[in-house]
Amino acid sequence: LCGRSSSRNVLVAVPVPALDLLTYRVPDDSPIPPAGARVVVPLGSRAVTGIVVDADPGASDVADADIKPIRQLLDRHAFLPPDVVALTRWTAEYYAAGAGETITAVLPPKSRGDRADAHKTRRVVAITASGMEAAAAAGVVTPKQQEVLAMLAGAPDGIASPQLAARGGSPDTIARLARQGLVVVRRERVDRDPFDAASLPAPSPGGPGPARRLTTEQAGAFDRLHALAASKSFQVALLHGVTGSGKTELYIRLSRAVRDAGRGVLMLVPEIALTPAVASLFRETFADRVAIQHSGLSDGERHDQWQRIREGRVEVVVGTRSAVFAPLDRPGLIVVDEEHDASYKQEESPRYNGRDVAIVRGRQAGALVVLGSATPSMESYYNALAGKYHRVVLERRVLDRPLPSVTVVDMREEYADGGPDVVLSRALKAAIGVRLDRREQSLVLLNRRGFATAVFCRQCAGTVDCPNCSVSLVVHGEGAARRARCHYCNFSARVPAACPLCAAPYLEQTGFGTERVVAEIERAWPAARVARLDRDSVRRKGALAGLLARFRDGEIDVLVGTQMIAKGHDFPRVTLVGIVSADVGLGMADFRASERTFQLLTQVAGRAGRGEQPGDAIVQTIYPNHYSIQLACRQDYAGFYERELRFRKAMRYPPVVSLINSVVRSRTFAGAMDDAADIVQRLRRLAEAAAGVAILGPAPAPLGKLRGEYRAQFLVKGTNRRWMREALMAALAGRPDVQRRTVVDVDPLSVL
DNA sequence: AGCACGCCGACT
DNA sequence: GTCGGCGTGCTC
Repeated sequence: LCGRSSSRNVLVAVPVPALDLLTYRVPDDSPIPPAGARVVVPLGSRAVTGIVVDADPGASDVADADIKPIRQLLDRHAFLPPDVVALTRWTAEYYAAGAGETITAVLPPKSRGDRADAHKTRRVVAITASGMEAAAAAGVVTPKQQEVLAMLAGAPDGIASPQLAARGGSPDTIARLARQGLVVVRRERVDRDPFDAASLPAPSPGGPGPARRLTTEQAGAFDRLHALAASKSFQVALLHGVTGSGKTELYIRLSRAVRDAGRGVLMLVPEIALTPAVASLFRETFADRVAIQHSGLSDGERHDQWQRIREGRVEVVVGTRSAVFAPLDRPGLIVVDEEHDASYKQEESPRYNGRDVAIVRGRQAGALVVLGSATPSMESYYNALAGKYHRVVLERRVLDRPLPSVTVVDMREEYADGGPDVVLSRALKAAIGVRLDRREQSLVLLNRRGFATAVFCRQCAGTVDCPNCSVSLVVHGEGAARRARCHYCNFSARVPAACPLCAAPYLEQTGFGTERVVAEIERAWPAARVARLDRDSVRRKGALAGLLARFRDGEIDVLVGTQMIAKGHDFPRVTLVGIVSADVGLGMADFRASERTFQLLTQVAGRAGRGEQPGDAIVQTIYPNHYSIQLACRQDYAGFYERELRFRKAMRYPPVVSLINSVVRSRTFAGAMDDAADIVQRLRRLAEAAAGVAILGPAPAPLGKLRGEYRAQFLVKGTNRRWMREALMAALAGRPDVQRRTVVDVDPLSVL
């Protein structure tokens, strides 16, 4: 106990971004709250609810006189389970994130504040009669306020405040409008059941039959995993199974065994859209003792589910990455399905990887962690070969269905014969035609949204660029509905008739996206039922589930989409997968470009032939000899891993070294570069004493300008991640002004 | 993130 | 003169 001050101070995490742990004093007449308890504390001029993270911290560097007393204790016992508090602290530290933003990511929304009705309402803003008048008149309110009024004028039922905020209606603007009586803010009950029947797809075609027999291979894998789970100690298993090999069935059986041993199960999936299907499979075994957790739930649903978990009323939690923090007692099994998927990485602070946090949680809980994938990440396979993870392999599809046969089409030949505007090769067209005749379904993948990727001037060779970001605008729609949009900041404008740079009227569209592919297919087969699945077409809530259901029910013949069509869904009537451009992504300078391409191609090709009929895949590319395309076509994972590891070793990239990427923002380009250079210089001084550390940069970030701000980046490479992180934090601590404008990404999935 | 403070241009 | 816009800085 020495070193511990037995003062009445505690460390509190408050849900305020950018704030670290704060020290508060417990009033003399109150008991010391345990870690995980909620407390109301003064913060500036307001009061917020925070979580006690350390009930007996060492001496603080804050002067006693500056430490304020806790205003109210909300819990006598931990509200957030202590192991989750510890996991939160690990996450904040490892990913160099603030305690404030990390606790915000972990807590259910609205668990702070008045408990009475907080989780059953949401704020909806609606325009008033005088607001309508102000919207119609000019100059009554500020431009920002006018904008918000215009939005609300078109929505008589009001708009929920998060949606309004997403469209530029800041809480401040709304508050000002409300004070003027131009809008009213009402609280609306939200009381929806996330297991709403409408959101559940038909039972998986794998067949819900209660007595599915395992194949010999599956049975062997199950026995190994079961033995690992039964050891009741921390273990990680990489379940490497080809697409369609029946991994989900193993997860369920394993879960049953773990439940029977009295412990809970965390089941992580990469996408919100996959949770209903997986949850309904688990419900066949676990009935109502299944909870779901993901950010697509309304605040009320999420909070109710969270409470059910915390109260011990569920045995299985199904959810996306944030579910790794679910308050489940004593998890005995944590499954990370499609562990290689980039969705596990949160691309905002805290920039954690749900898969890696899952492993830490497993270690903490003495649980079996199963990482499942047909195309494991380089990291996981590397760890498996190094003996850190058990490797369990499923090489055959259930019912011995063959993997699709893959044809590679060299698009350079197509361009030579058909001109540079060819979108669909002759082979792909013929194959789609055959499927339409046979009333079978086709999936067509193009990992690029929009109609045309750029607008190009034939006179000056300029492109129409975003005014806020260093990218060209993407054309969406055709004819009168044409708009030019930025995919990064959502800027949108009409497509100009003349070049904005040289005024010449010789603009032409170049490049193509999913919208153009749909148009080409509709033109070739006017009677075909074609639909598009990408972020634009499923923006509305429920649209994605609806579209997938229509495809599954056979109401769509050809589904064109981005990588969203590649994930998880099981469509037994698909016998053709077309990949329009396997090269999207390969041209990028990112060190993971080949890995991503290999995974996407393998994954999407595996969507074909999951039913009675065997499947075909057609891959269009201008690099038919590129190793990631060649090896994906042969479904040769081991070959790809070996080839890619040589590259990673030669270039010193993960998994051979660790990486931390830092991006410094500034209003000017020179400012960003100078500030980044200053941090790099401080870092180099620290690194002199350290072996095996390299600092690369600063350099303009690949997206040099984003949302009107310039960005410079630098990379730290090395084998001692802790040292790297601490040195970087020390360097940044010397320039607090720069630190506030710097995003630190530990274990980045992409350095773009 | 809020919420103060402080500075600036547009009006009673 | 003051009102309200918005940029800057701080929160144990």
